Amino acid sequence: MTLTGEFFARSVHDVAPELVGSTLLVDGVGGRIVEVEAYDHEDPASHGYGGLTSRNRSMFGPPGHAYVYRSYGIHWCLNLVCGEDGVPEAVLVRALEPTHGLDRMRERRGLDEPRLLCAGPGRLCQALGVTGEQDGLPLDEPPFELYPPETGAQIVRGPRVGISRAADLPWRYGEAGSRFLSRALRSA
DNA sequence: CACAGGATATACT
DNA sequence: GTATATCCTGTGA
Repeated sequence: MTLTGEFFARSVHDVAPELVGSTLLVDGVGGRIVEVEAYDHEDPASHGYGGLTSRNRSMFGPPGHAYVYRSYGIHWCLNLVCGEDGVPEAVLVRALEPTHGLDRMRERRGLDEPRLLCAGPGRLCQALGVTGEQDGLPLDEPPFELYPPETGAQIVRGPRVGISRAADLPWRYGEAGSRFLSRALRSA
């Protein structure tokens, strides 16, 4: 049983906290999502805020699809599109607890330390092999697999990372006490 | 801790 | 057309 379009066809603020603890695999490689951030259509920090462009096109598409963008000219970042078709809302996946395909992650990342394999949006994409090729693909079909949490995760929320606009909004969600977060997160 | 690296969008001239 | 800011990470001080 995988999460489908129905799950994502709701407000990003409802979907984001529910994704923490779910399992994301790309071509069989991945793990438990331990950290996400929400971006909605009224959010000045969101790529979709300024309207449709060739880069953010997927964000305006139907929910339940991937939006992959290049950050700082170097890294890829993976977002899961939410809300209704045509309204740019997405969850940025920031960190995973690696559970599947550790060897392939180590190969791609050139690192052994599990804690650093997927702690951060760019690292996570490198470890899972996510690039612009996956931009716009549906999340309920290969290479993606997405499973709901087996046990309820304890969620903490706090301010988002690496932005200057709307930096005070507590739209970052993480699993309490996880050592796989990109940065420590205390409840706010 | 500072900073390079360099795609993309936006705000200027 | 040119400048500046950005949803980041690795490296070297």
